[in-house]
Amino acid sequence: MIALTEFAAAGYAGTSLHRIADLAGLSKSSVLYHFSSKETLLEAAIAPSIDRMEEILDALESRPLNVESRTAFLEEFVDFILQYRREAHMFINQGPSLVDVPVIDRANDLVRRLAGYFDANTSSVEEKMRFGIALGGAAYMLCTLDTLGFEASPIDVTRGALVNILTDLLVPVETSADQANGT
Amino acid sequence: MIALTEFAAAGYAGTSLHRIADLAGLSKSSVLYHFSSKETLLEAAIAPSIDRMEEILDALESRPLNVESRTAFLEEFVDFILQYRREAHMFINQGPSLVDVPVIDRANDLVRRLAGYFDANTSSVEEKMRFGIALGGAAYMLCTLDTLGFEASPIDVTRGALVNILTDLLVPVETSADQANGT
DNA sequence: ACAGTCTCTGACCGATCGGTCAGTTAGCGT
DNA sequence: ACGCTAACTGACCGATCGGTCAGAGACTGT
Repeated sequence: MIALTEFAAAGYAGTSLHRIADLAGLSKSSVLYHFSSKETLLEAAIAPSIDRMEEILDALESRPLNVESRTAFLEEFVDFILQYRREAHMFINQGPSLVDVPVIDRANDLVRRLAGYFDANTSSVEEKMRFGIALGGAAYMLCTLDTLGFEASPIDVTRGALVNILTDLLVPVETSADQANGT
Repeated sequence: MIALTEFAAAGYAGTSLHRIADLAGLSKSSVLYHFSSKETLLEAAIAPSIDRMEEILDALESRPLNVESRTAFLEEFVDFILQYRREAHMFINQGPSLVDVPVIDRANDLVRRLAGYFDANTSSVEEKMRFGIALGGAAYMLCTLDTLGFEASPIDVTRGALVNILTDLLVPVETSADQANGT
């Protein structure tokens, strides 16, 4: 969807229906014929990604708390961002400002649910922040890959690197610190 | 500045002068008396943070490439985000959409300069992405600390945790992998 | 040939946007 | 008491916003 790219790039408030119509090669009226309002357009654009995110969260919460579960979530999350990078970009940094839009409220609820899960299952402040940095950073990274200079890597290389980094951050593998801890 | 908080929360395009004036307890005309335009207001709000970021980048580029230098940059960066979290939030995820605003162009140049530095001084894709995730994630984390559930930690604890995490991500300490590499 | 439907459009609407301007108020030096 | 200036305001402006509406084409089944 063309509108989605603009919403993610220029912001929902900063994107006019006129501009969306121009980019689509249609008139504004025509856009409003297919989507009864700007809000409906937003909803159609990001609803699938929210559905998918909900699935991932459901799966996460229904799994036991172990390394395999965390790794599985992590890979699902990376694939999610790879597939829905613009949508993720949208409700990560426009979500808080678009309250009262039903579909955005759903997204915000999911973000809070994810944060709550990590809040409940971590003890130290640093551990909580690791989640924030990992998930927020991964999303930021992918959404701005095109904007920044370095890019043009095969998607599987990107995916592999992402999984590696997030695993380092979130999965208690046998790092030297953990080994010292005797974990 | 009151306007800054709104710009960061609701976006530049999504914040009207009327709303800023209301929050400030003034009339819109009065706001435009102090700042000749909305753009001037934005400039006044974020210019100091851009100046500071420029200092940090200058220092980074003038230092040799070693662990001490990288650690120093990292601490400066963390302190920067801690001090200018709303500003950082602004030009991190509104910067690309606000081109042709001079002060934002400066900020975008700095982001590109930072990305270019890491692009030039890293080899693997994963290494580049570590920078993106670390810096973007740290900025995201701090800017949304209030929005998410977990917070209310003393600032020095937050700072310490941030420095730890970014060090893990960016500074080539003696991890098991590096030891295996014989680095 | 006709009616129906789907897609699309320009003209138009009220609301709100950023910004201008004439004028009011309060404080200060003289 | 006076004039000067800084701070502030409401009324107003053109532009643009999201959204409505009557109608124009194109295509279908009959």
